[in-house]
Amino acid sequence: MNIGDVATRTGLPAKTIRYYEEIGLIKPPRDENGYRRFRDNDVHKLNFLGRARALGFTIEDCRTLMALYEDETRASADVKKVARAHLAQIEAKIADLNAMRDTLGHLIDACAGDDRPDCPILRDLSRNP
Amino acid sequence: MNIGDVATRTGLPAKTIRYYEEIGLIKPPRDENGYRRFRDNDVHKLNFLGRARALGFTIEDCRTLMALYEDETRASADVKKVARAHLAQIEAKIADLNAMRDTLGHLIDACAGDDRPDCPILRDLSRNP
DNA sequence: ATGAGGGTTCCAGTCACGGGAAGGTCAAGG
DNA sequence: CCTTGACCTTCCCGTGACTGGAACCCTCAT
Repeated sequence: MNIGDVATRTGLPAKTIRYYEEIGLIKPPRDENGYRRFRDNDVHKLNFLGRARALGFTIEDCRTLMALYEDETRASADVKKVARAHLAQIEAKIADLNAMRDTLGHLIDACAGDDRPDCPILRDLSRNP
Repeated sequence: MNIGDVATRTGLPAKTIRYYEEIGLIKPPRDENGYRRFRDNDVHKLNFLGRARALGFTIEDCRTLMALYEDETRASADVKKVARAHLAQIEAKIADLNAMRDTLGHLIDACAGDDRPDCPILRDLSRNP
């Protein structure tokens, strides 16, 4: 299978697939003409990666998770640990964003949004401390 | 005032202040020795920028907001529009993260987290479609 | 032979900085 | 007067995870 077919199948852009090869996440062999030849296993890995990335795991997490996936003797505790650390990051990010949303929401509500220059949003941004 | 004092006052790293000058957000004059000399107005602007960045506005948004702030004839509607667009981005991001958190949370709950290799997290990541 | 539609590499850019090197400036202390 | 140490300066590279584009090769159909 060539890269275009794999891109269609996995939903990943060809550029991304080449990038994943470049950083060593997959190692498809080459045909005589230099084209990458993807085996089922490569496609499987790419699906795995796409799914892990969609859950927000970093590339390095993906590397770790793939290694665990391929290690038949893994302990599920190791997987869970990676996932929990990532969940904590997500929750921290959500908390940050919630705080921003609340502040911004209040400011927007307080702003008349008309032709006049008076604006609580700018007042807040330029407040002293 | 030199950059170190400004950094202390605004809470922004000196590197960031130099960067903001480089991209034209502030234009502090220079002393004879080449040092940046910050006036109250520059410090004020930097506080504004720090606050806007803390609310997650992009640098380009900050540029727009500062321009509006300095335009006495602005319409608050223009400010509100920028803020609302940003709020929408934040909410979209929160929605994404909430979905990740939910999925990841379920998977983590389902994972025994012991010595055995069997792991619902990896099963989900490697599932077919 | 020519064109369309694959594939390949390499380089540059994204965003908002941060790290670190190499060197100029200034105030205080010996 | 000299040195020390804390400042300041510019310049360049690296970050994460790609994306866009140029320039070029391969294959097949017309």
